[in-house]
Amino acid sequence: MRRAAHQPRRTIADVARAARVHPSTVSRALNDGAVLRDETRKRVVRAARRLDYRPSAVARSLRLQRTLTLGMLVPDIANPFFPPIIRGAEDVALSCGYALVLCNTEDVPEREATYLRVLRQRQVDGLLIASSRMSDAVITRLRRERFPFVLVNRSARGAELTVTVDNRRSAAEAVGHLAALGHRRVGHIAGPQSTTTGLERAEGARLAIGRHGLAADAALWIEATAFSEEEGYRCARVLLALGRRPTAIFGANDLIAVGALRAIRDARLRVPEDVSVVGFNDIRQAELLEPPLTTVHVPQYEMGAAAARLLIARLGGDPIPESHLVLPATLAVRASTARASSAAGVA
Amino acid sequence: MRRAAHQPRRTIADVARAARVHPSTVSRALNDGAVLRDETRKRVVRAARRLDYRPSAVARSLRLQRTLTLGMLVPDIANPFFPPIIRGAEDVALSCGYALVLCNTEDVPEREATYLRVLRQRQVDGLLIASSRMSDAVITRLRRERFPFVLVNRSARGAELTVTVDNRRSAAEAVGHLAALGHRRVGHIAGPQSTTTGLERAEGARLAIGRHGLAADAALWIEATAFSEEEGYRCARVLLALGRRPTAIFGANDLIAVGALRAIRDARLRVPEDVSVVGFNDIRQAELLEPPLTTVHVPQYEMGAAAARLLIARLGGDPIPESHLVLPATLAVRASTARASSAAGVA
DNA sequence: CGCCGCACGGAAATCGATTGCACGGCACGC
DNA sequence: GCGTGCCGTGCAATCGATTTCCGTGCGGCG
Repeated sequence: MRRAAHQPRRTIADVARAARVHPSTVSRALNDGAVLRDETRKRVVRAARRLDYRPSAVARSLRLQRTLTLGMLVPDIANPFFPPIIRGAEDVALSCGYALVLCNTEDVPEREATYLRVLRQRQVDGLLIASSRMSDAVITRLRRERFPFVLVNRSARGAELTVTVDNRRSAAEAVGHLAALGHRRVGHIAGPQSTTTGLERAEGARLAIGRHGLAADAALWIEATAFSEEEGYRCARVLLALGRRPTAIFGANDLIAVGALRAIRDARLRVPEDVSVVGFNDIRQAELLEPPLTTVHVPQYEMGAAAARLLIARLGGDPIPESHLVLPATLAVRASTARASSAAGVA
Repeated sequence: MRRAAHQPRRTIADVARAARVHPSTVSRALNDGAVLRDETRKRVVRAARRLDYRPSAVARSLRLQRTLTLGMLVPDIANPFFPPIIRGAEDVALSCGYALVLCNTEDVPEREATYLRVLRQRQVDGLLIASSRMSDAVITRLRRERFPFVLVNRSARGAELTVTVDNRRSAAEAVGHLAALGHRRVGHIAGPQSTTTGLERAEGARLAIGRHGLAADAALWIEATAFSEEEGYRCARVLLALGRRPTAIFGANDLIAVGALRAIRDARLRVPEDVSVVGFNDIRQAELLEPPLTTVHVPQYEMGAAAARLLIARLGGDPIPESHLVLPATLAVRASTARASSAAGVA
């Protein structure tokens, strides 16, 4: 069946005909710096422009065995943490001549698998993986098949190339900040412990709790099933309902912290007077919340950009050694944290 | 130069060899329902599975002259209005076997042009355009070349396929809501009048102002240079600095409204007691603001999904007639609007 | 018993670009 | 004056799949 041609696409043969040369000459004139009479090249270039010739990326991909396309797996584009990361990756990709195919995995294994299949079938040259839950098995398989990929904001046993922040350290710093403000009972709404970020931040928090001699009450630790506002809200309500409620809450990410903020407000308590709140990631909205959220600033854009750069370098062929980039993250202290009032902390 | 093969990709020839048939037979067995002995098909399928054969989408695209890929142009993925639209489009695309290439144009003409070139070079089958500023000239050109595309949340003279909401009507409804609450001086922070959404919403607002006999003071109308929070903040400050300031502000979108919210707070005024605020779009965060924002609810996910469906139908070959889908948008009344206090309105 | 048609599957063209190889011509050196 | 080498370009193979066109063999029907 003949498909309706929306546009009478020009092929290299058309240009060749117009310039009265062989197709191969057209290719050479337009691509490499092969030896070519200047006049010939000029003629070809003119013909190409006149015909509005755009070489077919598909045909070229087939021949060159590379598509100049990167795949990017993200759990959820609607989570404000990711757009800046994506933008960073996109900008770098574009400037290097790569296109980016974005995929929302929703952290659902089947969707991940589907997308992985689709992307590899489409022969993307490499993968940026920000999907936090993707199992180590999948990662290991990619590794085994020597498929180029970079992990963003997560790590995994099998990964050679990662771009992250020091979650442990920053989480400890966040809790340390609360301790310095005099808080003794600090609640932690941990992220899913199936994710490296959730895990590491919880470890950091625990570490700091020990180091500063804070209350080690197990009831102060609760694991969210997702990095979402809803979960933050739910978990915060549990913490607030405790006989001796925490005077501060450290959420594993900003969305969780925002949920906590709402829960606190709904409990007719004030932030930060009654309960201080700290988040993680510093999404754009964090600063604009009421009150502005104290949180760990993560250089999101730079993270995406760095990951893309790393991946593209890897694709360049230079055998990159293991490379685990750890970007600096620093605590941004805002108005959602304050000195612990002695009145708080009792039921 | 031979590139390092990350994976020993299986080709149709490998499968053919393994199944002891001709490559064409493999293709038939795996694709169409051509007449094939059941036993042969079984043998091929088994061989394919055993070899983990995945047909090259690149080769197939070349032959079929279609890539099963859609391009999507969005001004800014970090604007929370767009992610749900993208998700809608992505879900539909995926379920129809299409991939989606996402591009942030930043509403910058050069970037749009660049992406347009890249996308067409890559032979995407069609385009979803949510980039609000793209000039009519570009649109017309696409139309002339019969390149399939659908406009999302915007219109243009040359466009056959669009998915929008009735901006005029909804804007009028928003202002009508304020009038019903007794507001006489309603300020409008209009979006860029170079965009159809900005234009239509301003028209709707003006219409309602006339219809309800509200103050037609030109000073109450101000045009933002972008649909951003910063611009909303800046413009709101101008409005609040007026001798007789408005008792209500209608922002052309939620980000502008959020900026206004901040400006009002910074001016030591209260929302909604001193100034009511209405937005447009109902981004997810609108409901969670303090106070929750009254705004026009736009079915974002459905908008993206509908656009993708429309585009894919168009690609299906059925000659779709002009089709301008207008999705229903309704005012979501929340706590950022209240009756006008008689005290307000004077300097 | 012979012919027709159909089911099956192989051969080869095709999609559009890249690239190693070869060839014609010209310049230069011996 | 002829061989050598290089420059510029054409030729043809190639990438991996799809699809049209045939050839073969078998069965049914007249």
